[in-house]
Amino acid sequence: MKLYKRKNNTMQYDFNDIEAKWQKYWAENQTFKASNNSDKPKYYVLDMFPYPSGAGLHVGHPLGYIASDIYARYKRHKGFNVLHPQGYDSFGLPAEQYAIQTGQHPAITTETNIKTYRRQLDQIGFSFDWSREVRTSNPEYYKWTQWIFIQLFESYYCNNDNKAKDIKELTSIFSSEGNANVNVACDDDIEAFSAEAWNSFSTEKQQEILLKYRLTYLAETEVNWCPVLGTVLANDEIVNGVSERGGHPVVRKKMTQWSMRISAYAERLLQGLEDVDWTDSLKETQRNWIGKSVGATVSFNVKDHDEKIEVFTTRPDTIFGVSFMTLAPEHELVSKLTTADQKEAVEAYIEKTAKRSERDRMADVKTISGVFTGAYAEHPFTKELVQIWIGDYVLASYGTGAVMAVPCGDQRDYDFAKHFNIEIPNIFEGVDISEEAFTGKDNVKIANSDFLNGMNYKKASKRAIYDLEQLGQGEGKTNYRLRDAVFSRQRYWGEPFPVYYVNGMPQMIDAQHLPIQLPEVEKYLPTEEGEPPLGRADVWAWDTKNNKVVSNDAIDNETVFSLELNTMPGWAGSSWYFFRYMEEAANRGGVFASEDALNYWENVDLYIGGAEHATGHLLYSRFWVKLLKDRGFVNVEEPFKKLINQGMILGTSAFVKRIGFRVADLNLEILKGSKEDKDNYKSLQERLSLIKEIYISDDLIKYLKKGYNSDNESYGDKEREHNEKRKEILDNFYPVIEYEINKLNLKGKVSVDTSLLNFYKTHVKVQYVNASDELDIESLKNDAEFGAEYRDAEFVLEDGVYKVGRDVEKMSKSKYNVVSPDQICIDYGADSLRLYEMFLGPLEQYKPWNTAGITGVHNFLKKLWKLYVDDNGLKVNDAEPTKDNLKTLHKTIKKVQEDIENFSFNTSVSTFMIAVNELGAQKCTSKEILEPLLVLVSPYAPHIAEELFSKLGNSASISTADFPEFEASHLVESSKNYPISFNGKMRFTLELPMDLSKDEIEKAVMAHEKTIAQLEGRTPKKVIVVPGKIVNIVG
RNA sequence: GCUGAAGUGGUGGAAUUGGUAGACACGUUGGACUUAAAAUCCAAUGUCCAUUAGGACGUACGGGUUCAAGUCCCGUCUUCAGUACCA
Repeated sequence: MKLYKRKNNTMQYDFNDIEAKWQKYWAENQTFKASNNSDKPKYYVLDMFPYPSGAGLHVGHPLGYIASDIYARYKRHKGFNVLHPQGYDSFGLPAEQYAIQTGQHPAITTETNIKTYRRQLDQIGFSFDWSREVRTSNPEYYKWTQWIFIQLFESYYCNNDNKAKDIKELTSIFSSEGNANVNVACDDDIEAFSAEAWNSFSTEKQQEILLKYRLTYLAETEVNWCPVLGTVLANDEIVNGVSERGGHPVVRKKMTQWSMRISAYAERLLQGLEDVDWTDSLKETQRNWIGKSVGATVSFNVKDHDEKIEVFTTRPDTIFGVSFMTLAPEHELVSKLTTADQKEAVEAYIEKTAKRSERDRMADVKTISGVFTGAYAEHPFTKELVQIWIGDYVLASYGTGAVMAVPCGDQRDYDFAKHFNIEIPNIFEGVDISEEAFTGKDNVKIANSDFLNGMNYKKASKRAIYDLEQLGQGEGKTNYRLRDAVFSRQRYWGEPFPVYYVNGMPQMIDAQHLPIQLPEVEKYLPTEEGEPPLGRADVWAWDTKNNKVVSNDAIDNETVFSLELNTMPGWAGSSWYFFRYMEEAANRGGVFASEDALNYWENVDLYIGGAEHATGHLLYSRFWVKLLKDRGFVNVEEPFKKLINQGMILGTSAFVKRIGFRVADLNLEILKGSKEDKDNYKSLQERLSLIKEIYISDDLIKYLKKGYNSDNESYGDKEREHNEKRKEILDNFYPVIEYEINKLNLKGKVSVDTSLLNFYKTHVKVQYVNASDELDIESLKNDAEFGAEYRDAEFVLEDGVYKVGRDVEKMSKSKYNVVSPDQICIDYGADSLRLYEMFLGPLEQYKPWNTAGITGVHNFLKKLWKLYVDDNGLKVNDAEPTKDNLKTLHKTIKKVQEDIENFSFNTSVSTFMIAVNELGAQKCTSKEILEPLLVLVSPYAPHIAEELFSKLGNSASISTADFPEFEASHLVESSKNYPISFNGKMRFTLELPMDLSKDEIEKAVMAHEKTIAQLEGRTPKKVIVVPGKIVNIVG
């Protein structure tokens, strides 16, 4: 029976009620709806939109959203028209995998998941303009993704003007002058044709040629095929040779696929990085990914063959150092050049390397291998013959798949030459190459190189290229590592291509007939013939007469044709969504965003999201924006002006440690026995170690891991204590083991050797562990999912509690360390969650989630509340603020403003705490102070700020209030508490008026009794006085 | 290997241009209030020595510059992230 029931006092800080009230108010009043017409300056704050997964939000997700929300709210207070939208990247693999397992349509699971996300986002109080929500899986949205795809198809890239243009311009050039003089981005295998030839080609032939020029094209390419996922993956979707999602193996496979000619934009993507305000590390990652290298192509004639070997080199200055050539084993000339003598060896080598996966090749860089082909190439200048080798250190996928080996200047060539005893000519003046290659290019002169002798790198390179050009055997060239991006996915849950096929040639469906909607299929798996899931659709053909999707039965290849079976990758919809938000939902029908909207919002001013998108989303978006700009649809060159990567919040996993014991006596005998005996022993041991679960509290484990020998010299009190504790613990569970052994009737045959204890770690759900790492054993045993495993277990406690082991890992369902924001919002409120996530530390940093400190920020909010309200109601009045009140307020204004502008949100929270502590101590009740304080707090803790703001008599939302103006005059001090140092060590402080001159300060300090005591009669050599800062006495 | 970031109490972290290292908070300890608990409030809390006064040490490690270094310079170590035979 409760003796005392707390009075339901409206003067309490009842955060649940307050937060629900204001969330409702914001929604009903559309408080955060952005306008496309405003006199205010615009500001666009964007979060990377989430993929709505089935697991819902965990506390790591909102970190970036809270930061961007604080910034958006701050900008509103500062008089900006703020666009702060949110939406869902709702196409993707997990929903489809779930569909495969359950048969549930991905659209349904996605819808359910979005509902959960929305509820969770709403309860945190974000100031999103939900009226502009987008979902990439919505046909009204992907209509425009398809439309952009068509624009890419209808474009080529002109290298002269450095921009994409309408493909029609190219065809008109072809029909008037052929392709001899065009300087455009295209495939490598282009054949020259004249205008007459072009005009005489069949339509199919023309289309086939044009595919080699279009910015999205269909081509047979070597792709990364993931058999488990049943789809191809882009380079950025592969991490360490396995798929990013799921970690499945990936193999190389030739397939006809849509590709994006992003390589055409390599230089502009690189240059554009100069104009954006991103972190250096992110820019560096993109630069590496683009991988620009400047050099030359050189073509080597082959002895007794018409073939030439093309190589790319960044060091044309070292051309006289070439002593052999190496081709990738996959190089197309290998089979043609190999002599009969070497045929067997070469084929064996190719077979061997083909077996090695890409991953093995990457992992094993040390082993040098290769085979001589028997063929010779001719040096372009000396005409000397050099051997042609093949070796797997040369990659088929980079450059031309062949290198001119300069062993004196390249370590790999050097190692190869040493290994196979190939000559290593030295072409560097005064450099010793007996131990290793000289890979630098600065401060060295070229020698033994005919006309290049005595030149430095820069000069020699230029000259070598010039002479190669004279010979017609080379030219200057810039190479990029950036590959064209594969755009087809063999999946169901993605955007369908607006493409049908006539005589094997892809045709675009006219934009007016979009969207081409995803068809229904009975299963979400590939077909038996290995076609993508869309191959299962019955209604998936294009009727060119009626311009609609019709049944496959109608395909006659006259007017009805088959549609593309692949779908677009996850990054298609996310590459342009930031433009869609610019347009109000009501006006989105006829355009992806109207010209007015695009011109008004321009680009994203602040973008916050995870660093894992550095080479995927952030590169592809930039590419599409440049294309849209070139084709005149948008006016910006870069989508994201400023970008911040928030760090990840990691989970603190909890482990219980189980003891396993080995059977010692049996061990020795059995190990001498037959294989069968050994197997029996093994299974017996496994059984034994499982007969009884014994879990040891974490701090006790150290006693079990080691015992001390009392005969040892170093044996002392510490060791004795350790051993006693050890015995105590062992005694605790030893009888249990004995009992189990008895039960198995093994007594006498086995004994348990405690020196052979093993410990097994098992994750337990973090919700059963409190802040002091103590496990709630009862709840664990009653867990619906895993309780049974622990029901009969023994728990060895210390001081009455079981302590778990802890480890910081990525938050994930499989590690049972996921913490949902829901419970925190219920227990402490959204404002506490928001403040706490910011209080954890700098935004960019990775940090483990630990709720231990949340009471700190929650107490702060309660203190804040009490500053305005006590048991008798509102206590704020019109009292004249004191000097101290004003000082506290204005130093807070200054600091908070600086912090927000520097994205240093953690320090603002401390600043608020200090302000509230000070104002509390000052017993401040002045509205003149307390009202502006609420505006400062409101971006961080908007609900409590709204509630108190309305209590102060305001009828409008606090989000419409102006940010308080900082006035420096309130911070002017009349005196300073000077730290007085002796030889740099602070000994005492001394309060002195601010307006004293240097000399007066020195005089005052030297006269002070503590100074005299410190000096003990010595005369100082020097006295440093920095007015307003410090005094240092030397000597 | 290369590139980038970081290393500060028991913990998260603060320290703006070199100028009182450890703000703010958590935790811990002690106290007040209470029959009791919760809540709240107050005090102490880098380490070591000292009864006190006070002193020594202290920002990964070793040097250096300076009146003064967590901050600048040189070298080393460790951790994390990215990248990897890129010719």
